[in-house]
Amino acid sequence: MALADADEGRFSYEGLDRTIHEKARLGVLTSLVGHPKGLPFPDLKRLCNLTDGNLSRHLAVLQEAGLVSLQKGHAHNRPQTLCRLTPAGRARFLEYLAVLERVVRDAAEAAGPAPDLKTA
Amino acid sequence: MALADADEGRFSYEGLDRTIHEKARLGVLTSLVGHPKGLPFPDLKRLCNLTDGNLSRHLAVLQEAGLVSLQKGHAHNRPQTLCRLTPAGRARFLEYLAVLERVVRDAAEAAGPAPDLKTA
DNA sequence: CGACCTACTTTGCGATGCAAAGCAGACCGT
DNA sequence: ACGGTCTGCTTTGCATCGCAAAGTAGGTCG
Repeated sequence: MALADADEGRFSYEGLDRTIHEKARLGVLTSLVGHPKGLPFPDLKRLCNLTDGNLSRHLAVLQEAGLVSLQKGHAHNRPQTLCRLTPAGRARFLEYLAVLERVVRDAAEAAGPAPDLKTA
Repeated sequence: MALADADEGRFSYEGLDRTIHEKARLGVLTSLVGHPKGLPFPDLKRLCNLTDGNLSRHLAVLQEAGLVSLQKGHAHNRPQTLCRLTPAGRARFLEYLAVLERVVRDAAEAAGPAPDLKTA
């Protein structure tokens, strides 16, 4: 079997949006998808183990891409930025996840056919 | 519940090795993990929808990282580079996959508990 | 009222992905 | 036998991007 036409681009994974497909941003989005009410900057920072500068930069990128909304306000006499996933952001993240799931399944099945499924 | 200590770094995903966590390389590795005997350059190129230059560069990176081995020879009077996953490469790819799986599961369960499981 | 703390933003640089151009050998027509 | 074209791969150049270090603003505490 010498590489069928149908296999062209079989593993190109075009759906892996660069904006999302990034260690730090992936963590941020995963954090946010579980918190519909949003998360404050410092919490996000701790959850993702990011430095201030780093998180700031990534949030800016995500905001420009329309994936998250940043609501800058004050709470307890301190500046507080509340980060949430936008509806579009949620949608795009879920699409991305679907692709990621395909990657995992592709790889798992290629690595060892029926690995956890007691092969019998 | 104001962010327990245990949640520190919960979503940092340190295991997402930059060398592997890359659209193109991810495709290459997934292709290779299913072909223990290796794949020739042109096949890989088509499978991953990559340009020559691109694939060349990524393979060089993967080789330097010790994840793949490149066997340059000739077949049918043509140069032919055969690419395979090294044992170490396979191991590291599988580790990476485990983390990726955690990402998917984390996100899926955060996004909507039991999404495809007809919720009851 | 001055030293430190939290909450961010900005700057600078090194690394990297990507595409266009380059190179070498094989095949093909005449 | 030789000019052109094709395949197979490498190199170069640039524009982007992640990351860390430094910077800013305002609040709190001694």
